Amino acid sequence: MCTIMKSTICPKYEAAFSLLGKRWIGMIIKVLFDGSCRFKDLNERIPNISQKVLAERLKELEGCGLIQRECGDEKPVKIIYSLTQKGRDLQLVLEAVGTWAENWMNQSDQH
Amino acid sequence: MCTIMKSTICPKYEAAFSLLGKRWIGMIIKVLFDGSCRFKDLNERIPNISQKVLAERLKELEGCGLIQRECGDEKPVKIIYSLTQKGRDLQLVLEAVGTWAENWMNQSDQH
DNA sequence: GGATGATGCTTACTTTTTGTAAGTAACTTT
DNA sequence: AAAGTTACTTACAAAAAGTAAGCATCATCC
Repeated sequence: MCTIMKSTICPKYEAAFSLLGKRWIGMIIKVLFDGSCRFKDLNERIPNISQKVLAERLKELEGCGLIQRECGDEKPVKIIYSLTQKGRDLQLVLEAVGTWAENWMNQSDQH
Repeated sequence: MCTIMKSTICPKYEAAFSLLGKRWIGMIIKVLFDGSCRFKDLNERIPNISQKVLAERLKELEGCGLIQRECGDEKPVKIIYSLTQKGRDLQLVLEAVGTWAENWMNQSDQH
């Protein structure tokens, strides 16, 4: 019943979970997967996220190369956030979470 | 370049990310995937987690049906934590994270 | 048989992270 | 010229996490 293995968690796994396991990160990536967009779009599409934390997370994600921030040189500056290849490569993760959520998350679980 | 969609994130996705996106949750599930084990084993295998937060997370995970806590009636009480079906169903998620981590996480990313 | 150790936590207190609300700077629309 | 939009930042409060010690229940050691 109790399978004993003395090994500690793999460092790459650990690094991945430390990043992906941060509050809001999953949702930000999911929204960007559905289409590149602007700060205010992210802010609207992710319920309850604060602008402060959204700004922080976007910087973190940009810093570790998951998303990119581009501002065209139009008159009212328009900043677009989009996934990089590293971010797009999370597709299988997002799909797997989606499937699991469909199967196991019902309204009674929300707290 | 900017694909506009006005929809907000799906509630089930949101609920899933709120849970799975909590600090340490991914790692706890990963360790339990490698084998059911005891409190102190989890504590040893997950670097830097505090006993306080580990205890909290285990209660949360039990509360939402991802893991189960069993104590046999042997003399020195031995408590074993293991995944439920709901928890085991996260296999694809864990595998996808593992693959992504292998491809994209190198030592320089750890901070 | 009292001392020491293991296990599975809890408690009190500090530090870090989040949240809230308001503010700001640049530019547009009315 | 006033009011609005976008993309943030800032100051302050609340919540979560970290730290270290404590505790109850057994078990073993001298």
